[in-house]
Amino acid sequence: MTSGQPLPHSQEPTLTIAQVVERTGLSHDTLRYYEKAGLIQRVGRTTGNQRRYAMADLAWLEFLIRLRETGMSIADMQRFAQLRARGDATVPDRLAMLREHRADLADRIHALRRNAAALDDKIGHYERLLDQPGSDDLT
Amino acid sequence: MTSGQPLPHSQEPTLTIAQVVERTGLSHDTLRYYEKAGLIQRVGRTTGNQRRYAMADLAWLEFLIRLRETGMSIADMQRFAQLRARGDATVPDRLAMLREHRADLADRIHALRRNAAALDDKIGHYERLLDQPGSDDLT
DNA sequence: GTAGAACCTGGAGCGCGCTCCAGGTCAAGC
DNA sequence: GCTTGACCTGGAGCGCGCTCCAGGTTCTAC
Repeated sequence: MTSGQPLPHSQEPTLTIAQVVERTGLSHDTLRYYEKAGLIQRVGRTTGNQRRYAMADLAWLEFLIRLRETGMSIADMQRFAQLRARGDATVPDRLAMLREHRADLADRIHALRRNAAALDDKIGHYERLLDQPGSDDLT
Repeated sequence: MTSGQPLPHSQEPTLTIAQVVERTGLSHDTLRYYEKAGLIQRVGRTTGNQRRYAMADLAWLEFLIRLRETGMSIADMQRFAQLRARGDATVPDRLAMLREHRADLADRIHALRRNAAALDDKIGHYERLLDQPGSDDLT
């Protein structure tokens, strides 16, 4: 993590699409869709035009998965990926996006916890109904 | 809340669809869709066939909204609504559904919190990049 | 009585995030 | 060399949860 210069044409190991499917849980189609959508920059190819993913591609995919799992839309991921492709100058914008997303996420987690508490109440209500039946509940 | 016998033809106040829209945040179309889908039993009508929602309908809608906000699918809500329509005998089944949903919810909340922590790490990474620039990051 | 807003119905359409398909090319083992 | 499976592309299709539309009826205010 000191130089940061990406090694050009390094002999770093690469992965076939099947291996990336296995490691990420994304499907072949989703991987191709993400590439077509610009979420991931065009991935390296063999002379026969088959994809070979670098470890950096894998790391980026895993980050995308995290964004998706926390509810970021494809459109926003596209925006983030475009910023990233433009290089270091966009770090402040990317940071701002992540902070906003993080704040949204905090809100959603809080809402879920409130709803979870209300569900617990409802469950308690049903449990009481089972203990003392015959009250003909319609709730 | 002692008898539980639903009052037939009571003079309980009712709400127009516009009032329910206002109170629930659901749209006219969503309310009609939920009724058509069987999520809510056919709601009372005026002689002119316009809907009049009872307060119990409102309470049930609010519960449905909670289920939806916690990620329950329409199909599962349909199952729950059908159980409810079959009366007290299905209380154990409804309780089981709610408990399962609650457990799923707990899992999802935990996953979100883990992802939130990872996002915080990423944000910290970007903040450090901004403090000591020039490292040509592509992450 | 009349205007205009609110409401009704069945059914088509939409945005999202994939998923599937057809028809072909490429690569690895025998 | 041949087979077989993995991979390629562009584009159509799908499931979900609504949302919109057309064309008609009802309600409310004046």
